[in-house]
Amino acid sequence: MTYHPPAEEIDLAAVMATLGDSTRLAILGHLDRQEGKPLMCSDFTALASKSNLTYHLGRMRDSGIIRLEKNGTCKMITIRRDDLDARFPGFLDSVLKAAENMDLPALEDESETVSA
Amino acid sequence: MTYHPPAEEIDLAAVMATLGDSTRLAILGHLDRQEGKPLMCSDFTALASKSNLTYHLGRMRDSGIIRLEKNGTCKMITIRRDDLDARFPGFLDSVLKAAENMDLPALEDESETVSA
DNA sequence: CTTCAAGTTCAAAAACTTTTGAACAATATA
DNA sequence: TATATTGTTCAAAAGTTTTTGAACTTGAAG
Repeated sequence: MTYHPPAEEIDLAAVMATLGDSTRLAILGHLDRQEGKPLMCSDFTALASKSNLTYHLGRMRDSGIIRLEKNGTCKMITIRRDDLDARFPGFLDSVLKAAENMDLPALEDESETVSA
Repeated sequence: MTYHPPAEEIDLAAVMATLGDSTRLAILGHLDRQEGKPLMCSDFTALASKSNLTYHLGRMRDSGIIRLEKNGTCKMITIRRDDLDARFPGFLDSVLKAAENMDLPALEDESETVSA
């Protein structure tokens, strides 16, 4: 679980097997909506436990959907848009568009994290 | 396994979970390439056993990817193109395009079935 | 009616995926 | 250095999907 496949090795069956899971599709949708912001694992704790997120994000990395980069004690998560668009033109956009109109496990907007 | 979901109920996570399997992606690719010809279950026996094909085709029907219609002792299989295109614009085409350039379990062209 | 070809059913086995939690490692900051 | 925060690992348990084969149904055609 520590390997980012090069763009040309990203496999469509593997990508779809990975996204055929509502937790992972929810993660993808949230990453898309927060585009630009460097998200990290703990932004997704509403969806699953920490160790389960390590697992799901690991699968998304293995299949080439996201990039995970170490940044201090956190990990930055980004969608591999350019690679996915180059390899499967139209695929990611159609998935993100459909995922918008979809009932998914909800996720808070992180901007309100105020401590008392 | 006897129900075709109406177009508006086709679910993207379910469709991707179904296509995240190389046997089913191979079936889809072959259906696409033979467009027009009424294909049947036994055109796919190179990919899996009869009872296993019943299972895979059942999943493809359940998730709304194909239509299965009884025709005598056979079953006609067609891709639900219009429904998929209406619901997830661009999705099916991007998948079919990517599936073209993909190593998949091979399948004979059925035109040479000559008996001695 | 018999027989064939096409497909289904069922239950069990095999294979895989997901979830869990407790213990651990690594970095940041007081 | 101590401590909090972030994330990882591991192994077991739970859950789900896929494969198998033998027995069955259905319709077509002799």
